[in-house]
Amino acid sequence: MSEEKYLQNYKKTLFESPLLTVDAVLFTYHQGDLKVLLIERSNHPEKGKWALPGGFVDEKKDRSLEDTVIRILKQKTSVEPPYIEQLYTFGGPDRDKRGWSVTISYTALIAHQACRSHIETVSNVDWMNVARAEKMELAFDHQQILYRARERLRQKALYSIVPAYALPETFTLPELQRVHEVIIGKPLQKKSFRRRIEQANLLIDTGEKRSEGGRPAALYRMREKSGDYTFVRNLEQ
Amino acid sequence: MSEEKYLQNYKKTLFESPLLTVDAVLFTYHQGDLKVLLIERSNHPEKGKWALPGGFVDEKKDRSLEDTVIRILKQKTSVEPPYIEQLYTFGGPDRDKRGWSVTISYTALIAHQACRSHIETVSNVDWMNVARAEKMELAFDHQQILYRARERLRQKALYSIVPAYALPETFTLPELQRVHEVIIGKPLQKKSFRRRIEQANLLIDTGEKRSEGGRPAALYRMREKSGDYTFVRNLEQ
DNA sequence: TTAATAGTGTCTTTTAGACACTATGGG
DNA sequence: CCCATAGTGTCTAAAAGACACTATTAA
Repeated sequence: MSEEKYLQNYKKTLFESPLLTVDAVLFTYHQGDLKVLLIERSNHPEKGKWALPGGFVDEKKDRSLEDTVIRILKQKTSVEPPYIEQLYTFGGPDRDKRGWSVTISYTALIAHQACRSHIETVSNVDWMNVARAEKMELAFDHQQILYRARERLRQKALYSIVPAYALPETFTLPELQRVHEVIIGKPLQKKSFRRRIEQANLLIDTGEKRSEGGRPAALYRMREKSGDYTFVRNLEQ
Repeated sequence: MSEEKYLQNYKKTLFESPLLTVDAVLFTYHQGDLKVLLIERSNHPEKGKWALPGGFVDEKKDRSLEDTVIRILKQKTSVEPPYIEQLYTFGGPDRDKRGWSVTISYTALIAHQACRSHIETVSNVDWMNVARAEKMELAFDHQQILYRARERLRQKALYSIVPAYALPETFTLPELQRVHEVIIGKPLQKKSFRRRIEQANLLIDTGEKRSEGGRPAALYRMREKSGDYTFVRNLEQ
């Protein structure tokens, strides 16, 4: 049989296949806390429980899995987050009551203000303190997904400046350090933190300053691709 | 409607869903080269091309995606590799001619001798030099998957001793260093390499020695969980 | 001037790089 | 004894930790 003939006769639906979803762990930083976006489920299964934003691949619209997660997050927040990274794919017979299922999970970061107004208008979507969310009973295995995203973000905070994507486009170094400290869970040496960022030339000084009751701090913006940079040495663990 | 009623009425096959597969990039080290396990496809689609070992989730047998990849690799090699790690999930409308598809890919490592005899008996399964495989036209997007696995392994070689799983259970430090050098693609400082492994106490001295034309080298085995250990500082990049 | 926060100088510590040295076995 | 390979000593270099110091603003 030729390949053409094979493909003509091939019917995907003939084979039983796990249920496939895409979920996102969207973090932000606001008022000293790391927060995660949760949705209160209005449909079965797991109706009424809080869950990570997620959904199905739309074979018509989506050209990639990243398209899917971006589409889902835009639905919930009205904006596209500046940082998205695939986290892990979870699969098993029991994680969803509908049967053997697989979810491709993503970690994303966004500035709180970028989607605040939109989220405030919707009742079943909300930012929740990560510490609190981790203790809650979330839908499906979303607690496990959140935990893994949290751990990965903690690692990234030790060897990259990816956490900067949880801040607005311009930010000060003390602000960025605070985000890292919240994620890592312990204070960092100011000098070490600043030295490595300066040496790697990851930020652009906007020339502006912002005052918070003391000496005004310089406002920076990320240089292109700075999220990809990894320091060769971790901060103290 | 109650959740029970919802679940009774739910039919997975009613919704179009991407084709789901699991693929493995199984590396080994043999005679100075990094090798990857490839299969010559005997069925459509992509019949006749070389591909990574892969297959479908078996909803009856598999309790997790890792079960799936282990089952697939056991079919091809007769043994279960000592190191398996999820790599990345690829998805899109064009990567498989049968339609929108998703593959969850894994990286695995095994000693060459552990499955040599079995592989030699099968005609369409073979170890191939990674450098050569990367230049070949593989089935589906397997070239891209291989490339990504190769990159991840290179990174791991800089901050872990994961490459040790490509060697037999006992090995010498010069052997391990050679594996790292092949993966990284450049020579390493003997002293630096040994010092960090000793300091982190990752290996157990078996007391045995092995001679290769000069002073005999001590034989080590990995300590439990040594594959999870990450050095805080990378080797030179 | 003081309080508060931003930012720097500089010494110490840690860990990798470089490379020469010693050690151990086989012919 | 010589060759080959294994393994060590030790100085240098790079980058983080510690912490005190200076700088800049508002009240």
